Amino acid sequence: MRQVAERAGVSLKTVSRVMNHEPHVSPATIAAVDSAARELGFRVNTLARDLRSNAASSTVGLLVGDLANPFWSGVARGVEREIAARGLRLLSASTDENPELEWALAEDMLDRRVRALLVVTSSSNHEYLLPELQRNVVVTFLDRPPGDLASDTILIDNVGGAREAVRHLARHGHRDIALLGDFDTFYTHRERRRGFEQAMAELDIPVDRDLVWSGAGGPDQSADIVSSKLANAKVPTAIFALNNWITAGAVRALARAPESTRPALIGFDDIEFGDLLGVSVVAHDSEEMGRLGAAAALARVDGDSSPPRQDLVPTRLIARGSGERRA
Amino acid sequence: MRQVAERAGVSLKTVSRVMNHEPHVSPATIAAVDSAARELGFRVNTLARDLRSNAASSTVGLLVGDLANPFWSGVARGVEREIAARGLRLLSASTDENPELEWALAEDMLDRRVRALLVVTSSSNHEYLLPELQRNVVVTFLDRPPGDLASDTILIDNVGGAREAVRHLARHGHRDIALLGDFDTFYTHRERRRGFEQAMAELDIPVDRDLVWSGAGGPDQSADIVSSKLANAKVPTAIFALNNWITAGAVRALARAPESTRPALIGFDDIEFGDLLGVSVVAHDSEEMGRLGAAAALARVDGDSSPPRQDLVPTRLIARGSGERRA
DNA sequence: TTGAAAGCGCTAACAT
DNA sequence: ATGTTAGCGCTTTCAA
Repeated sequence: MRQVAERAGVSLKTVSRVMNHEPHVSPATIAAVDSAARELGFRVNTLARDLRSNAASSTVGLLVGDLANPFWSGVARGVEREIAARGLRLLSASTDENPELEWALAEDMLDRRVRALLVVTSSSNHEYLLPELQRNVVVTFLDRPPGDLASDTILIDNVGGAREAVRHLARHGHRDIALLGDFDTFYTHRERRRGFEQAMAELDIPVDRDLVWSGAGGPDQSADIVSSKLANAKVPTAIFALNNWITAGAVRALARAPESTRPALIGFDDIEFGDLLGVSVVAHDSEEMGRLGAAAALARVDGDSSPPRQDLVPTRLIARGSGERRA
Repeated sequence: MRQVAERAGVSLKTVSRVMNHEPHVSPATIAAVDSAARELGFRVNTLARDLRSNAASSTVGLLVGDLANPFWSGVARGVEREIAARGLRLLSASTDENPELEWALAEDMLDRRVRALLVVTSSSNHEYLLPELQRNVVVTFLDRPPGDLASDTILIDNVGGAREAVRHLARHGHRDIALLGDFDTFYTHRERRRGFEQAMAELDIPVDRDLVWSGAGGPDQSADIVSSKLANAKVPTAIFALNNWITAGAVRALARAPESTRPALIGFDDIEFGDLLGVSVVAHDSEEMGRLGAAAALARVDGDSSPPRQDLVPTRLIARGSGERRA
């Protein structure tokens, strides 16, 4: 910039003004500075700019389990969309669902002075964030609440979505509804199960312990469980699968079962080719989660100091056939 | 940092040494500085550090069409993996396949002094990069070559993958093979078509113009084309679909066709639930593309000044049934 | 082993 | 409309 100033015969500050399109610069000066800049191939240094003006970088940090997972990359895209208009860029990293890595990455992002940090946490310990929060560093949690501190959080409407699924099945005559899930390690899983139980209670259907199928950690386990349960005495007329992987396994197992004995199926999370496969699901928009999270965070950056909020991303039931079979 | 120095009763530089784990600092001093830092909740400022030490930030930029697309988010993940070990973070943005937005975002990333810029370009004009390249700014192209300049490029083995698909079909007795694609606007599309034609020539099968089906811009158009063509006189015994969206549409259309007249199908790009749907594909690893791109870029950062290279991400044919039907 | 001075590239605050 | 001065938080260089 110093070189541009010399070449254009003006002061450093004037070049700065031109680069930032500040008012009160004569057109002639602008032209002179611009051409000098072009000749020298000048490029502002955002690092220096951010350091001087804000002592904060013009980036927003995002920590997810795995950026390659379409759900999380959807969230990333939503964040990107929301922050782009303010000239902020997305700095993202994958935690591998590892609490220690998450911690290290969060520290790194804070060192980088991100304007806001959005976290899909895999940890139950966020003490290290307390000093930062005291200094009004903006931290927003996505998909899972921090548990041990109060901070803005954006969650899927897990309970509501699960209730809707069960009520939908009940409307189609089902009472013997199996809950197909993993073990209750994850927050979202527990919530969806809670929604299932609430809906069953509202419908006055006692939850049959034999129809609570656990241990479906992935598509393969899920398929195995469904196949073996269908060979049993107690066969449900409908299955509610707690996430996309589990649903995929169930679909595979059901495809092998004879049409006549095939239970109805509704899955939480949409799955690709769900329309093609005729799978009814409780869907939700991952980009919406990113957008809401970023919007909440930017509001805090702008000085919003209301009490921490919890926003819900709505779900919507998509009927595609598998959930509308009658009992 | 100044405050830490005062509190620990040492100089600024000593604090800096401790923070960077530089040698030649007495254990006592380290302890004093560390505790002072902890008490004050001190956190290094990576912006300032990068500004002073490198005049370059410790980030790598990535520009893709849409981060929400699983293929691109896979690439992002691969880049992330490759750069993480060096303390570099990923700064990413979506271009919406819009050349002007791509340009603006590239400039922005260069302003941010990314250590390397990885680009999936949608543009045919990269003149604006020339001055940067002259200054040894590292720019690497992914998935599509820049066309108008020489720079490292990582491509899928489009030609090889398409040839493998056609040969696989021929081995199963097929000669009437339809090419199902969009119009030849995209590089990858043209290359895959080239591979198809090469293989057909090698097999001494003349390409039948009536079996070159264009205009499949998305799943719906693809499904429509397949449905209408199957109702025609000239029905192929096999279909080669040029990308995942097109394959998805074809799968949907074929599912509606009577089993007996259903052509074999191989698609380029893997699709989710491909195993479930029994769809044979030419697969490739998006993360591998990101890793290779980042590795090439980092080698340049380290001073590699050999001529620009072009690396290929290998493809592999996954047989799942649809591509193994006999003619 | 430690420190003092200078400066990375830019902008805020106050001139003029 | 333009310029001067100071300094963001850190590291480099040189000295002790």
